[in-house]
Amino acid sequence: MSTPHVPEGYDPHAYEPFAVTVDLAVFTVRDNRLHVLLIERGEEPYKGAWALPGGFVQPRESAEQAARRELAEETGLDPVTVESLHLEQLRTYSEPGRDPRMRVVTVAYTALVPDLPEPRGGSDAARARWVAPVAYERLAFDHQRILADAHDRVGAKLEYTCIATGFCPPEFTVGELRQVYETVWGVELDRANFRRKVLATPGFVQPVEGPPRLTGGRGKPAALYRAGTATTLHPPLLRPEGRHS
Amino acid sequence: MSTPHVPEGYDPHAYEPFAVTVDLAVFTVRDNRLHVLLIERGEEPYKGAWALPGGFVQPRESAEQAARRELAEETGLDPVTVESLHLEQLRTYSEPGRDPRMRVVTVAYTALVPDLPEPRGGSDAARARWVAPVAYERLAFDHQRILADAHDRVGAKLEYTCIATGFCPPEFTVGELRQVYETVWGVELDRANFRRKVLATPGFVQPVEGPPRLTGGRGKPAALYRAGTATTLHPPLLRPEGRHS
DNA sequence: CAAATAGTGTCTATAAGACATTATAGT
DNA sequence: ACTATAATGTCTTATAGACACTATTTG
Repeated sequence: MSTPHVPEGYDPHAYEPFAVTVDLAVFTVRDNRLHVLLIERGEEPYKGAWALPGGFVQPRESAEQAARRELAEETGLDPVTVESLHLEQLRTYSEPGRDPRMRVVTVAYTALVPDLPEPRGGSDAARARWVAPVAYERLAFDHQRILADAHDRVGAKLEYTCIATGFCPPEFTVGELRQVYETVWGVELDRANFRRKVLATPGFVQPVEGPPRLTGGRGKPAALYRAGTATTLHPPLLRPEGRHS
Repeated sequence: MSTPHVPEGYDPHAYEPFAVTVDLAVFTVRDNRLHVLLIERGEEPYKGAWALPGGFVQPRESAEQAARRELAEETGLDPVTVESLHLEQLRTYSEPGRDPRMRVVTVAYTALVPDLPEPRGGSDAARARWVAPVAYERLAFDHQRILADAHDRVGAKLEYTCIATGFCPPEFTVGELRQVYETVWGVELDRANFRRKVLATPGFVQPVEGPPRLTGGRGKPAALYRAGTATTLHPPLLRPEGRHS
């Protein structure tokens, strides 16, 4: 239960307090590589090290509200966009000693964002940057672990949900959607089979109405689609390595 | 980050403190129905109401350690068994006001247990009982929601992991394993196809060595199996309703 | 005997993997 | 012309659904 074992005469202020924070693993796809938003710490501990954006949960807000607030502050995205973003609770990290100063329990969230508004450093964040995974090195606290867990979760969720469209702009091509999968999974997918699968899944994507606009760099221009209304994939779109039977 | 925005001269005790608790949704299968372990609250608020077992995270333990400790206390299972149990972090519930007394953030865990040792009420838990889901009514706090989320999660995890064996005793029949799926999902599965799928998935189950012992109530005795070493199912074992394409 | 469950086998439907072919753009 | 990508189509393979059939127990 939520509040069992409350000793008689329990005084909330008498206990060693827990601080509750949120941390965010904000992913985007850039140049066919997965990037994550990191900020440079301006204070000890880990001063000068890179860390996931985040902050304290305020007394009157939920952890998710705190995560959206911090996301807006750190990225400079407008609040309306942040409200509609796909924000998923990853898990909570509570090991004693994960913060050297005091007991801090953090609720980690994962967010997927499409384009790349270069982050404007938040009020107190010294610097904010999109960093490619190869540079995931020596993050502050246990953020290395959180980031690895977040990456795993995103990869797994691509298999049985429609979150991949969260990486794409409002209108996108099947090729762009395929590159999301290829980038996150680190594999190459068959263009034809991927296309068949996506279009055969009702509600995954829907063609942009009106004359089928085409766009593209080199090669034949591709038709544009929008994210559909479905949230899960049935049957799932499994990673190639997944099938080993 | 975990501790950003620390005001100058921050004093941990000066803030309104957060309490951090764990709550457990402990499931078992009994009489072909899913049951969950509930305890009756002995104190206000919600005195006399049923609630999920749980308790405070102590200053020097992680949330998972707290969950295992509480699980051992509430169920009377021996510590060795509790250590090896499948314990999965469900999610964290942090809405302000979910506890009327103070700000309580709870980390919810899901556990699957095989047999049914009638719970001996813990030291402070007034009463503990296995309750069938039809009786999931009016739980204390937001435990109704936590329980619903836990049920959903278990059902989803049956599709692509091997956790179903967590509901079974050390040695079990394919029929017992199938009944786990049928009970959690609330559907009937084809016996033959289920058997084929389970045995074709490497590492899901392994036959008990030695002479193929058989057991069973009425009907032909069934061969015994143990849980295998695999943790995930590739390809997954999807719910019948899942396929609607 | 009937009823119930275990276990095997078979046919079919569906979905995915492999891969060929055509179309349309840029260089 | 050459290359890159889009889009379509086809063949094969793998897996799941449906279901018949036998085997072995209890009542």
